[in-house]
Amino acid sequence: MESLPAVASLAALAHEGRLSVFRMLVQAGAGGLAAGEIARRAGVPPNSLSANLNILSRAGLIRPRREGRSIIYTADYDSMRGLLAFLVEDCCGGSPEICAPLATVVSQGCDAEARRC
Amino acid sequence: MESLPAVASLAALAHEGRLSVFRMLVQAGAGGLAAGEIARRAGVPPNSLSANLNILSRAGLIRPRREGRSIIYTADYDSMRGLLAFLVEDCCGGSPEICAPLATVVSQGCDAEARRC
DNA sequence: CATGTAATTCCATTATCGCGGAAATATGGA
DNA sequence: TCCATATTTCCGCGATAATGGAATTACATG
Repeated sequence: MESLPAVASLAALAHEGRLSVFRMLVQAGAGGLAAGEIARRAGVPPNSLSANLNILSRAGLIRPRREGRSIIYTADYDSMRGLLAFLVEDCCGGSPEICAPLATVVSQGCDAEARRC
Repeated sequence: MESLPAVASLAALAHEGRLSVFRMLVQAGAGGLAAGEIARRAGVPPNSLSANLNILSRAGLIRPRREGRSIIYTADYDSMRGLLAFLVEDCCGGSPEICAPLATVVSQGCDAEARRC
């Protein structure tokens, strides 16, 4: 039993293969990627990938949609935001100085890569 | 073997008891908490807690220091920042719109609780 | 040095996870 | 309907994680 949804999300991401799949989908954006394409890029057998996609799905981090005979997976950005919010939720209580750096982390994560947000 | 440090951090946090200990330490700030005090608050036997503190330490999320006969654990904010930065690293590539909400998440995480940062 | 407290390490048991072969389900096209 | 493609489900094996009792190390005090 998983009482905290955050724990399920963290557990889903605490796996090298799943983490790289999730990052792949985050980069892919709203268009998403078909399971087969993910398997090809990741170089893993389709059944193992399927199990891991299922774990990410049940954690709410990604969403499947059928399109023809493919199943397209997309990152669920709301869920990702929720997880990040949960992680920073308590930081200000003990040490307010962490919040400012966290804000810069978010902007640096975008600016440093010369991306437009 | 754990090639990505982020995976070790995520695995360390993907456990209800460890996650609550980490959040406790994040709230506690630079002063930290003694292992015994953590065990008391969490209501877990000291040996189980010790194992979990060790996992969090090896992931770099917390740091121990001896003080008299107690061992005081503190959250490692740099490591936490690193993990969050890693998680948001790719988000702008596929969907730039996620970055703005992330910034608000960080500020909401502070403002909503009427905290001062 | 003896004692009590704080915390860890050792160890065995049980539970869960990760993996991949083989079979099954779903879809689209000839 | 028959076939090929896409993906999932089923199943078993080996590895890893979680747990807590008991013993051990570290420190402070008298």
